[in-house]
Amino acid sequence: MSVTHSSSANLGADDWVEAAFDAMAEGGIDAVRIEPLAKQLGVTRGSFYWHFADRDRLYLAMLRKWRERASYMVYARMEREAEPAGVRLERLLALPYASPRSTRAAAIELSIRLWARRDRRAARVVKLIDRVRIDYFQKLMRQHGLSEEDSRKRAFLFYAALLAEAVIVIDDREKTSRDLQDILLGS
Amino acid sequence: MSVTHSSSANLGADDWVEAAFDAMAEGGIDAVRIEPLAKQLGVTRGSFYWHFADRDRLYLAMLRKWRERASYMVYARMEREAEPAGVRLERLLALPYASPRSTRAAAIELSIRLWARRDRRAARVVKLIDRVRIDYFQKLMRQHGLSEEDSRKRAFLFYAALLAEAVIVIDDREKTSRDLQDILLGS
DNA sequence: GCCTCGCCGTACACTGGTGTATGGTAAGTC
DNA sequence: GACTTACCATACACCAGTGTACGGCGAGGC
Repeated sequence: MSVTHSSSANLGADDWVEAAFDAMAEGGIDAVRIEPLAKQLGVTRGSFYWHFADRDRLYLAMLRKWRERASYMVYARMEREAEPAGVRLERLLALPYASPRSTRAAAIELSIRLWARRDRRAARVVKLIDRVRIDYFQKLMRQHGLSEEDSRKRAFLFYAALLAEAVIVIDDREKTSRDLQDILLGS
Repeated sequence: MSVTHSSSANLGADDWVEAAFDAMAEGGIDAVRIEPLAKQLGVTRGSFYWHFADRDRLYLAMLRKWRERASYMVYARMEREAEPAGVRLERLLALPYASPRSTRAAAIELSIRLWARRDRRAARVVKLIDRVRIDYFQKLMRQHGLSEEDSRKRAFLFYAALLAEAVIVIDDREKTSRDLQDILLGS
């Protein structure tokens, strides 16, 4: 795990990947263009072609990082066994998708899924992550006291609600979040 | 309402818009480029610049058409009062998002929402359509026998499930669809 | 104190897209 | 049958981005 040090004079490959995600959050995978990225990073493309063979390699690095991060976030939450499953589920529904950082993550989710429609490598990773996440939600439901059957049924819906919160533009986000808790977590 | 006649020798503006949606379904709004569209339509860009002032006008035409179509599909279903609300809701959950045509529609949904993140005009239309659809689902829930409160709560979740079915890659689509019916439409 | 090596800048050729100006053409109009 | 009109082709200047070849330069190893 190489640490990104933005204060350093020289850039690492991770800095390019992170800037690439920023660009992706705004315009999708096609907005990940080398020259604009270089301009934003304050360097020329010479730096890029040192770290990457071509643009496609940057794409692959993004995909790999997204997969690692998505998996990591799930497993990290599973490890931290302090709080009960119900609280975690509630926090997952309530917390995110309002802060600018979460907004960025939501846009990346959208972009990758759109990209996955024409890139099989991306499609493969998306499918994997979807399964990992749904399995995790299901496990939480199970720990929360629901039956095996109910957990399986609600896990997908729970995931759907998370994605929808990020996508659908609504007025009263707080209220919607409470409504979702009522239905998905109430007995 | 001008009728598109693809067999005609000359193209209309609608032909360009429809081709633009095809391109958008694959690569987002940035994939809507005039020259590739012209190539696919078998003409040169001369035709485009006859029908549209510039690329942005094509964007606006797409947005307008999407809004009309999305509204129309809702209102058309509301008019056809033959089948009960429960059946309609079930069909909405089960039917779509498997056929190639629905796959295209799903990709357009994604693309427009990603586009709406940087274009205020698109954001405005998306917000409008979201409200129209959720209101419609809520009305169906109400007709189906649910209370005003429950209808409101479940309408968003119902919409979320529809979008998620189009986005999340799963194996057993049939089973998921039945599960959703159980939770969302069951008493 | 040279020399390698990691990192970046520069310059070039190339591709693909935009917008515009202008010309051509077939079908209707009177 | 001249004349308009709707539609499309052609040619031009322009711009943004890609990839590549090569040159420069500072920091450490020895």
